[in-house]
Amino acid sequence: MADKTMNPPVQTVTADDVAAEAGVSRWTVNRAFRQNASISEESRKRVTEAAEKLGYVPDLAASSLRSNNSRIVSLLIDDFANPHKLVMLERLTKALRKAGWDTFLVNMLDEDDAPGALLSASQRRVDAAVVIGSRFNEEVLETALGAKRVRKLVTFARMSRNPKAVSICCDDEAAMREIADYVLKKKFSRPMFLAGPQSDSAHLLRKETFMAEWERKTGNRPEVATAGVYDAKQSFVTVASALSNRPASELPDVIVCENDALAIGAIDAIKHQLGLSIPKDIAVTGFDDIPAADSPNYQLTTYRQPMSDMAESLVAFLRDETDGTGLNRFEGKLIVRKSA
Amino acid sequence: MADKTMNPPVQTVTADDVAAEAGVSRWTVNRAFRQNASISEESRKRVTEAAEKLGYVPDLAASSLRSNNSRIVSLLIDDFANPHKLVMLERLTKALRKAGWDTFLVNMLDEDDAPGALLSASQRRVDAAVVIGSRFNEEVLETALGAKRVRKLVTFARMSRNPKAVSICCDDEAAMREIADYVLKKKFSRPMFLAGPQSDSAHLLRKETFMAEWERKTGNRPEVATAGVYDAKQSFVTVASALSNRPASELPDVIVCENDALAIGAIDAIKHQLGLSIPKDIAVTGFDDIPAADSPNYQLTTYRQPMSDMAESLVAFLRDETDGTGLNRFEGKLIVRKSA
DNA sequence: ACAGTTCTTGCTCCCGAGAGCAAGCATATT
DNA sequence: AATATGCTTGCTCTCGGGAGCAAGAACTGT
Repeated sequence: MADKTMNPPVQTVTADDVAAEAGVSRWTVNRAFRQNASISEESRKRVTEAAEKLGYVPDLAASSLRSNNSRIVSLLIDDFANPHKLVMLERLTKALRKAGWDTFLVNMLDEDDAPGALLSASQRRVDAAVVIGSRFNEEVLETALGAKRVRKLVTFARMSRNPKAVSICCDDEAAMREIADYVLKKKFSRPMFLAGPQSDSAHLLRKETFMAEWERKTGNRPEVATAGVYDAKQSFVTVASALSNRPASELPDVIVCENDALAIGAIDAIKHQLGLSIPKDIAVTGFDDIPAADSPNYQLTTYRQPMSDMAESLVAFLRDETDGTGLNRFEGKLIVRKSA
Repeated sequence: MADKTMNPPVQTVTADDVAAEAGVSRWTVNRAFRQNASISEESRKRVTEAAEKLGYVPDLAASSLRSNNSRIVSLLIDDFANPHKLVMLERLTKALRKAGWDTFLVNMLDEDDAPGALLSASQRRVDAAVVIGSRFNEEVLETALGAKRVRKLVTFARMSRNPKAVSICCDDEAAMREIADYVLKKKFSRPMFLAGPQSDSAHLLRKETFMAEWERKTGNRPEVATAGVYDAKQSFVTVASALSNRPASELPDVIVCENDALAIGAIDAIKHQLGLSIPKDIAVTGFDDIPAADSPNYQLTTYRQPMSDMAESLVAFLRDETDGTGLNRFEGKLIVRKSA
């Protein structure tokens, strides 16, 4: 029995072994495992069989060293409180794996170590760094680009104004206008916008769009409340303290939330803290369509982004099938449930 | 402006450049970036400054090629519906990064491609494959071990009977007994156990423990319901169909769930489908203490595993500071809320 | 049958670091 | 002063596969 305290011996089957077994040269073996390599069907078959027999697989670390191409993507996340992240991780890892990329998950929650996390990405020569965060500011993006070995920088499900980054996201402005129109159509008249952390200018987009659209159509500027984190608990506190002790006549009749995590906390606060009912007293809308949005407890009217299409676009961008322009105009879908 | 459709030029600063700048040999430069390397303080300082000036960082792909040690861990997940996974990912990536490991996130949801996913891990020579799944069966584990380049196999937050795998988890039996005792102490007498997928024998542990403990103390064997997936929606359906149209006298007075994801669905079903109240008509317990368990909507009595300690143990195991025995006896904590 | 073309195959050199040895040098010992 | 000891430093060879070239094999057309 191997002693677990030592690094167990690792497979030493190398292309040379397979070459000997198959009676060809090492380079033919390598070629058999490469797409578009110049090799005859017969050789490939011989090599494949020998490889199978010996249990050989090419070493990707060695490959990426010479070919300068790691087939690794780093996903940078700074927010683990939002269940929507799990959905994105699932879609992205699936699409990437299918296309032959492996995925690093990089935790950027610890703000102090953001440079360290980026550094490690850079040391691995990842083909792309994909930011799936909420609080990332343009400064962090600059740092990421400063890591010279990161070839492509992508912000996923989020718009960046950085000209060097490619944004893959839905058209937030169109989406928010659709929500505003829906709320108007349902005859709500006293909306409150519940925003997330305001640290990043790019993230003000949803808020500003809603505010502008509402003002354009009604002449009034909605009230705004701000939660410091994209987190249901934080949102609960924010909404509870904003609306407690307020006469019913001054309460909003709908709360438009920047995303579902905030909306869920808002619903909890309205129901359990204020003792009001949804949507009769106060309606709520979200953004993302997380799994809990469909729960009978929440029945959240929200906006669903075309996650799988977006993941496919990332793959296309990695494959250089697109230069990345126009990937920030995906069209999502308003999901109407009972909350508004 | 670089054309984004081409792989942008990548940093070419190598140890040789730094060596020239600092006036030392390449090997001294490499040593400056290695722990425990034989190098004088002065040399290290000179090298560090030169490296900073040129923007040099060591290439980990090259390093792992020769040193046979990747500093990469693969996390294998086959269940993205459970928010608890997000918590684990956060803890694990944080602890691993701090200790110098990067983390692959491998999506094993697609059962057909499990071998493919494992293969990729093997091609990267990961230092360990960490299984954080629910439906992984012993067969998958064997395949993982068959990938000869995977050095260590760990099942995290879950017990495996495979002698070659190391399990880092809390003492499920003790935990389940504690829950059983609590339920008994609260004078519940007609429990139902809500189990997840039964495909994996190792996962029957929680159920069997509860059943055995209850039978030992009361002489009765509780009713069991089974959800095919660890998913609130699935659980909702299971509970709704199991308890609808049942006379009140035959309803359970408490549902003990294998985890929180199931418990949340059970609560939704009890409240919204059966129109009963919690805990008065039916109480509910969970396992994991996911964020939503603390929501005012659920107020779930559950069991919290010492996630951070467990993550630290994984690091210790990777560092060969422990051989992995005894890491399957972590002690968690019963979190009492209003649901039971 | 022969020159020209295309496809396969093998080869040399290379990617960027690390293991391990030997030489260089400073300090400690007698 | 002479030898022993230990720390630094540089060097050769190596990890496992890839780029790109050149030689050989196979096929084409006349």
